[in-house]
Amino acid sequence: MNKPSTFHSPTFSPLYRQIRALITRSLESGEWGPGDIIPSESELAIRFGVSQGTVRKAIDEMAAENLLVRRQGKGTFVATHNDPRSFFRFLRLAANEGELQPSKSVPLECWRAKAGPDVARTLALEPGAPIIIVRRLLCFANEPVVFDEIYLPGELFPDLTLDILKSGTSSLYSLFESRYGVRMIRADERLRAVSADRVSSELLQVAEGSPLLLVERVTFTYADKPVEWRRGYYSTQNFHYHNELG
Amino acid sequence: MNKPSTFHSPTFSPLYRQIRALITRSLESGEWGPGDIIPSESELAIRFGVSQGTVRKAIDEMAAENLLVRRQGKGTFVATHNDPRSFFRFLRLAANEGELQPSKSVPLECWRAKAGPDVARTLALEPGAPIIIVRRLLCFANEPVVFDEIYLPGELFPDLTLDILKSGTSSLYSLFESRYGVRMIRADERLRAVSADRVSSELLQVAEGSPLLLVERVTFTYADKPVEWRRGYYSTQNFHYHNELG
DNA sequence: CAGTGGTCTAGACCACCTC
DNA sequence: AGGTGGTCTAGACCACTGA
Repeated sequence: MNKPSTFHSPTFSPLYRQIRALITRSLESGEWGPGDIIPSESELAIRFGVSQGTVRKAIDEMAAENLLVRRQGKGTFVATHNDPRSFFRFLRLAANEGELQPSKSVPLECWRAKAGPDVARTLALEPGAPIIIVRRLLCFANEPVVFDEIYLPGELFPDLTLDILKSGTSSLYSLFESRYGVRMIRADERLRAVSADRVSSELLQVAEGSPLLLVERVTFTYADKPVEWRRGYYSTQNFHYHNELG
Repeated sequence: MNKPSTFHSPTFSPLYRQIRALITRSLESGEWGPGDIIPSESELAIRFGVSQGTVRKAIDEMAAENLLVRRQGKGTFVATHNDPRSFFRFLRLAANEGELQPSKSVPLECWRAKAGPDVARTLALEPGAPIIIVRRLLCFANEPVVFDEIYLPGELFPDLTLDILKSGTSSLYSLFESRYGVRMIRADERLRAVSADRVSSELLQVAEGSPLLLVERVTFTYADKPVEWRRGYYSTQNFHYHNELG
């Protein structure tokens, strides 16, 4: 383990960040999969030849970014989208009145296409590369609330079909993670207000031209690689997008 | 300083949280004002009778929540809205293309009224309590982008007038902080898409009925006390609301 | 009971800023 | 040179979990 030297170095990074990079590498390589327990802090300290406190600080950072989950008395685990507690990590939706009812994801279409310039740029693909387009509806209490159009790199999801989407019991990201080993780490969203076109208005059962919240999302996996582009049309009569500013 | 006992206690909190509470109290009481430097970690450790590491952990948490700002080699400072770096902490606005131009806040109206039931509930006031209503426009590159209607508890801003708002050189929160000692700590936002009414459409120079992003914000000061209710109408033709999901 | 993460301490040294 | 925050260590003990 390289200890920081007394000389100034433009690539200087503290020891705990080097440890963090090593742990991240083991996550990327699949040595520890989603939901798995990782070795204890003291084991990692021995393995990396540093003190437990240094390992601890690395894990602290990764837990703060939702890459790992600590559970006192049990151990440290790789974060997973299978955990129902993380369902709303990427869905900032709330009901105007009362609690949010359980949701149902209704896949509508799933087909393969070639990337146009926009999709190619957003997903860092060559123009013309194979992509998958998915359309689905999110319902709460049997009321349609979100219409999603999702663009995925074809290579990462080789056999994805509508039937597979329909058979998925939980969230999309949970399916992507367990079936294709693609883990969504963070996302960037851009929100705008738009008028409902014909398709959206019919699916969401609102008048054509009525205002919808458009949420454009780019989702990244490890190493900031974009792996999903999504346009969500939110009907915000009875629901809203909730955001906390710290 | 109460050290945690070996007995189980429902009110148990670790030492560094007690230290954090003490530091917070000094912030609330005004012992250290916005922008001030606070005593060094070792000084605080002596003052509170704990080790430097414990003070450090307390400050770590508060820095993560933007209550304090650390600057290596200089010291630890009380966060302030005067700092231009924190201008976008509560304004998640970005241009669709290119960088965001410098903004201009244009106060339009400012009058006093009595709290209706909605405002009273949101700001935790008695119905009929004195409030202040402010309307203002936010422009970027001389283009109107956001129309805000702001409700404030009258008691906290005794002499606030339109002229004072107009004379404010920087952000509203900066004015509130330096003139009235009211520091905005965190906020809750609810976003919806709505149709532009006559007033909004004229001010934002869009067609009546065109879609606008409605951002409802409740802002809190220390001890989770609500001190601002704001409805912002965002024109999202050339701009968008940007959010990062971790 | 043993093993895990969580807290607290004391001390050393590094990186950065100011005088 | 002297102060600040930032990193790293080693060791002790506490709180929680599960066998």
